[in-house]
Amino acid sequence: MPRAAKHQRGAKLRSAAFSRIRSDHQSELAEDYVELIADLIDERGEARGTDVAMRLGVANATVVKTLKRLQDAGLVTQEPYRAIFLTGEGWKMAEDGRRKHRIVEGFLLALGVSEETARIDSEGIEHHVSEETLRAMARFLARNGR
Amino acid sequence: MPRAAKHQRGAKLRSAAFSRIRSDHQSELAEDYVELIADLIDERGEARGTDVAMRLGVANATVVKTLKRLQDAGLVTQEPYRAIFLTGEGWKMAEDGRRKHRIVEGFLLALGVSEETARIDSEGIEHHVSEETLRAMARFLARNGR
DNA sequence: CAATAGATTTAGCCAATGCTAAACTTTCTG
DNA sequence: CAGAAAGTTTAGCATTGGCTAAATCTATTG
Ligand SMILES: [Mn+2]
Ligand SMILES: [Mn+2]
Ligand SMILES: [Mn+2]
Ligand SMILES: [Mn+2]
Repeated sequence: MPRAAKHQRGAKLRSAAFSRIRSDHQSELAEDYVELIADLIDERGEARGTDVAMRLGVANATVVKTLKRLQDAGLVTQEPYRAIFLTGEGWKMAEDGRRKHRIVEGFLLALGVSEETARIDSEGIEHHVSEETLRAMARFLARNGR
Repeated sequence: MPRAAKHQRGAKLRSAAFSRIRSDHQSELAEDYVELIADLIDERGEARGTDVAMRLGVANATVVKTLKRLQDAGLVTQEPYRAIFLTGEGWKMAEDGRRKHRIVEGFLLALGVSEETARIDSEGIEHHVSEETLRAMARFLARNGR
């Protein structure tokens, strides 16, 4: 039996976690964009590309390019030099992002970390928690949250 | 006062979380590679590119290219057609990754999620937890762990 | 010890996500 | 309402991290 085949089976199982990470990373940016656009619309009535760029801390040109992809993906609509709107699917993704974000951030606070850490860490963690873990966090939160 | 300047200050603060994510993502792949290489060396005496590729679930050629970057970054050493070695810095990063991974995975288990979910979710979460959150998880683990 | 099977690297492609500088459009103002 | 200021997009570049197919090296074995 060839050397490389020897451990193929065990490896196949283990690689599932890394596949998940790669897939999470693909949706991650889209989720943060739509959630941020939803926040801007709610807070200020409209979302401009510049505001998105400022809140994300990236260049304007980067946002323009990313929004084009999100438009192709059916998440946002926009016309040149105008504000950005979310499609139905975009709002759905934004709401789901907010839900996860709220649970993760509240959970971290209930666990005893500072507000700033909860805010920062939850921005990354939210994209890598399964529904099962979210349920466990919500359960903990119901018992120990404020 | 120009429109875009109006909210610049608030945005600056908020963008810190997204900067952290972008920086986390840059180190993420390197961390998983060195941790995996360390595991292979410990389990099997040596780490071959092929084994790394199989465990990650990516093509061989991808691993070759990434290892070149890790070599430039001073994390691994290798010669063509030979096994991969970690530098001192590589081992340090691997050990630190293992430490975080252990805490996060143990924590998820203590929180009540299944072994498979803990294994999969921790692979992504480990890269986005601050030291403060790790301490909080370790504290919880000390009280509620198995 | 030569042929071949297996392992590894190279070459060349692609998409995503970042940047700066230049061009263009919109908005404000005298 | 013309010119300037502000806002936005385009153009062009770089890096990362994927892939497949072809080339090359190593190891086995008859
Ligand atoms: Mn979010
Ligand atoms: Mn986020
Ligand atoms: Mn790890
Ligand atoms: Mn990982």
